[in-house]
Amino acid sequence: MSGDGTADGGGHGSSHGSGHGTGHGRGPGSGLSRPTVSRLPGYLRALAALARAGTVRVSSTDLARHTGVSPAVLRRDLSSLGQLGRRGVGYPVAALQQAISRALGLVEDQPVVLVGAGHLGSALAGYTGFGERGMRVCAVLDADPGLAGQRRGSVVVRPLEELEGSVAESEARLAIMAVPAGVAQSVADRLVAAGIRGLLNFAPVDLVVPRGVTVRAVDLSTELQILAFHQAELRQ
Amino acid sequence: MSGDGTADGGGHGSSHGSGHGTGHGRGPGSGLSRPTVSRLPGYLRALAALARAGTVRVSSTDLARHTGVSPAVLRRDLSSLGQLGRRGVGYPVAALQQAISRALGLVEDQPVVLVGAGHLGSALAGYTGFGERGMRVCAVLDADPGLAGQRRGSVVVRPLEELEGSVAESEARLAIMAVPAGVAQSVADRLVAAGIRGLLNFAPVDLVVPRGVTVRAVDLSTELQILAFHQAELRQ
DNA sequence: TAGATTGTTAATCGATTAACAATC
DNA sequence: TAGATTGTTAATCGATTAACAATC
Repeated sequence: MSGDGTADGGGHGSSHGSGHGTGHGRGPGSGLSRPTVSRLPGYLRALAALARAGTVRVSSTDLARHTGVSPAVLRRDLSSLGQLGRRGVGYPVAALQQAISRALGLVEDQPVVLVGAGHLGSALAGYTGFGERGMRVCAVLDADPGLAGQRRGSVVVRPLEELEGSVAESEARLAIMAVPAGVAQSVADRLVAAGIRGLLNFAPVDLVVPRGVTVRAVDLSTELQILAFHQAELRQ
Repeated sequence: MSGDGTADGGGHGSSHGSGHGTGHGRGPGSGLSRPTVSRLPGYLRALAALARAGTVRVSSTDLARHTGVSPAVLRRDLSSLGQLGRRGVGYPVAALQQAISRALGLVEDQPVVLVGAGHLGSALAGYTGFGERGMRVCAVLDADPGLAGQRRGSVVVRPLEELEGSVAESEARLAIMAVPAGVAQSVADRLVAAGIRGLLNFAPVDLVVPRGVTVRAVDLSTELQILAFHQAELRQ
């Protein structure tokens, strides 16, 4: 699920969402609207599949089909990144991948700290999709001392006390929280104090963070409830 | 992440999103807008916390603070469910919980089929949040015969061949997919053919489903990429 | 009564859509 | 040239916001 919620503008303290874009407005720096930003990763995913298949050029109609948006939305999104296509021809796949990656600020080997080594944390630590997109889980922390020393993915679980040290030495700016709801806020506070600027939160809690810190929330129950709504609606 | 994407109206075949609301429009049945539906679960969560704390009445300003939306949005959302508050007084917590649950079509003990018993599937099977919200994982299936018979949460893993039978006997209409990208579409096809009408997809693939079936996508890489964008934007 | 708070209206804002001129 | 496809404009649509009358 995608949530969203940026503790940037208006003044409401906490962040909330499920990957969907709540609210309007543009980020301060770039000229990309929030909906556009939320769609770019999907384009990147479809482009990677095309590149693997050896496709070098793609039209907005084709790419739109692969990403579930309309061709008009796709062209508008891409044109906001610059003049990437050629009329009558289409878009070059490789150049498009590069342009989107640059627009998203994806840098090679971005370190990410993961807090929580339970089932969910373990799943996240072993998720290969991060590596393919330039992200690397550089540390896994857990409050349970019994887990310290165990492997998760390619890293070894460390005790929670080493949170600040892990953030400092890796210079990570992004963190993933797969911890129980009860400790989520305090973990978030520590992460932010240590220098983290983006949080992906799986705990069913609305985190309160200072301005300048972005929270995206993934709440599994919320997702299922929205799904249940659509399903119930169809029954009527 | 909340994704969204309903294969209802417009015509673009696949669904895409991450819990965020892409697109506009209202569901066919109720008079609830998509953004409203996506916010209701958050209200329910905040209300549950208030109820646990013994609060019986809450104002839109207070509840808004707990959910990260503006009071105006909250009042508008709630008024679309009916006249639930009293001017000068506020909203009764218990009645609000009931009204939102009813609006979301939450019924007691809604069965959900889970496909995939890896780390992520195990985390989902053990997630207690579902039970608290009237959902129950009634079956866990996995293609790996070695996992059959093992416990996940309170149910026993069954071989993938029993997918159709599991859906039929449980009469489930919702399913969660925690399977590899390569098999996601074929699993989705089988689930839909068996009668599933709502899919929560964790595989990084845009599923193509018939109209009348809702897909919500949770793509962890997408979430992190959006987070990276916000973080990079702040650096400029 | 006076203060508080909802429900709703009107205004603003932003995103999507459709259409098409520009251009390969 | 003729066909195809982008980039962009104008129109439509829907959501948010602010303000306030109704009402407890």
